[in-house]
Amino acid sequence: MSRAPRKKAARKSPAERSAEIADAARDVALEHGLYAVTLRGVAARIDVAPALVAHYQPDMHALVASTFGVIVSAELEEVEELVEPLPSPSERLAVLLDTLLDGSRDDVTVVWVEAWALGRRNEALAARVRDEMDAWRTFVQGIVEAGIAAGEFETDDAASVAWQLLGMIDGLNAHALVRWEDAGDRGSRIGHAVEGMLGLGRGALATR
Amino acid sequence: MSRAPRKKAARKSPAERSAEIADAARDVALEHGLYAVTLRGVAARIDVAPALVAHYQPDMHALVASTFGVIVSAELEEVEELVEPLPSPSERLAVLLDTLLDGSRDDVTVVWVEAWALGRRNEALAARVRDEMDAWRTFVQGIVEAGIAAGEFETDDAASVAWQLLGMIDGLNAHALVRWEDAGDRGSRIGHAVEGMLGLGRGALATR
DNA sequence: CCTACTATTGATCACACGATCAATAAGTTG
DNA sequence: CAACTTATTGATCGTGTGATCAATAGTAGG
Repeated sequence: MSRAPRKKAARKSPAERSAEIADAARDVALEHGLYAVTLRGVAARIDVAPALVAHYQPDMHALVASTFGVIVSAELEEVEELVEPLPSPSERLAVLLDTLLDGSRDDVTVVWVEAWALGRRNEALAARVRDEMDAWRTFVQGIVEAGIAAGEFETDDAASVAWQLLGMIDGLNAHALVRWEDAGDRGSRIGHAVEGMLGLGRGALATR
Repeated sequence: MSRAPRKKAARKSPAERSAEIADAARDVALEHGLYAVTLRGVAARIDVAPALVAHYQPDMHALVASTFGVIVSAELEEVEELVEPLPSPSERLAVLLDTLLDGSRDDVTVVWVEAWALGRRNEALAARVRDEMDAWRTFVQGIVEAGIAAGEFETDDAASVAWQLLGMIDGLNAHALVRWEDAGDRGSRIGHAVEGMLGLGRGALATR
């Protein structure tokens, strides 16, 4: 398949082409995973010679790393905007959990899982993964600390709780990625777990 | 490095050589990850021609899948033997969590994470991953159900709770794999989370 | 001891990867 | 309109992967 006899790509400004390549890399990663972000894969997507991608991105490891960063930081920004307007820390946390566990972000979950694996052979990516994880941790920690200040939550180590929350979320999503069979109920019972972590009463974290 | 001028491998019986190859694949996976389980990688480890490995394992995807299965099922068996003698479900659960989160099994965690990623391109592996996940779920579910029967735990869906527990464990371990910086405290607060899930009082799951 | 069997090997193929470079052609500038 | 700049390309290299196959060399059986 894919009989596409490319003639010659239109000449574009470096800024334009560079952005086009970054976008193509992001799209490829979301559709086929980070492993598909290759010289030839990205080039084929925008119908351009592989050498052109190499011209703008002399180091593929770096492109994979920045593509990961673009996807994951966009997700964080999106979730932040969704959660921040909410009045109480409890509500922010409940919506955060519901959003991240609703199963609508499997493409991003794949990127996370592949980044953990690929990071072992791509140091630039590994560094980026740590940075993005830390950004997420900071965000969640902020919610937890606000909850403590408001007297809603009870814990003595907000950072540790934030890490635990993120670990649980990522683990449940990664699992759901593989056992697609009955992946409907991920997050159904995590509310009780979080209540236990934060000293809340049973059912205190309901949203619906 | 690795100046090893191999002369000729000693002739062995098919059963012996076959087992040797399986062991080599397992060792390679534990030391360098599932991605390193290649024709040449396994062959080099036992100082044999790549073609010999191909002779015994005509399909590399299958070897990767079975290698994953060997590693993970051995881990399950090991944990089962450690936990089963304990008298109460609460203790079994507490020791299970402590054991799986003590940070001494990062090599196996790498295998899990890489299997989730690789499973997208290796259907045999994906099937094996689902099987092993189900075996783990069955095991944990057994502990939970025993706890319910003994009046120690309180939940109406043991299977779902088992999935959640495993998801949390795998997520925390995967995280610790990447942020090796301060990976000491994984599992420090998961006890409270589990207490919340199972309707236990605070501190009911302490071991030490 | 000789023959049949087969474990083992080197050579080789086809493919995909990242990378490099001289040549070309589309713009831009003087 | 000519000269220059540079975006784009095809060709090619080196490496790593799985796979195949005829040739070789141990081993067992008659």
